[in-house]
Amino acid sequence: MWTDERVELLKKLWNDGLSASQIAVELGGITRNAVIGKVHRLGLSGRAKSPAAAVPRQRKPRAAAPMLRVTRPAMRGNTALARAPVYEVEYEQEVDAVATVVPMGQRCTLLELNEGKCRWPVGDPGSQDFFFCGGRTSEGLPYCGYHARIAYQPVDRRRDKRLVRS
DNA sequence: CCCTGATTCGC
DNA sequence: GCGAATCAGG
Repeated sequence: MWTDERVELLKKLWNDGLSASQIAVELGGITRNAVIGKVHRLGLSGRAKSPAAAVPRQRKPRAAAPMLRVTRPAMRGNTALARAPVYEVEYEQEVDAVATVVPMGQRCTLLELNEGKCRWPVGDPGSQDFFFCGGRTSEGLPYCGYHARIAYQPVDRRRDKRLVRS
């Protein structure tokens, strides 16, 4: 049901340039069709130009994100086999471990989230333990050092899809 | 096939 | 008013 609060959040996220499906996940328990339908009824449609080109893609944060050091055993000869797979497995495991150590004072709810906070979700949506990281980098960017590298990347979108179907 | 927003129309 | 189904497009 569209409470005043949810409508306000919808307006904000839509104006922030999030897609209908992304907004559906943020609001929870709703499909992207519902979001689009509501957007039209509110007369909010037609923002900017073509969604793909007009919305400046999120720059991949790079500055402040140490951690995740991938070490590879020194090898001689042709090392092609030893490269990619090892990297990806270690990467995701490291990320999950790191997600569990968000400081209490940094955590925030969806409604407390704003442009200045890390949006990395922790835990299962709907559960008591679900929250957002809420951190930021030392430069004041809306990512924390832990989640900076992985936010808004493909692995993140797969999580979104799982949420939509459940 | 993945995704996007737009539109229609039964509820 | 709501949103699933469907459409057109990238």
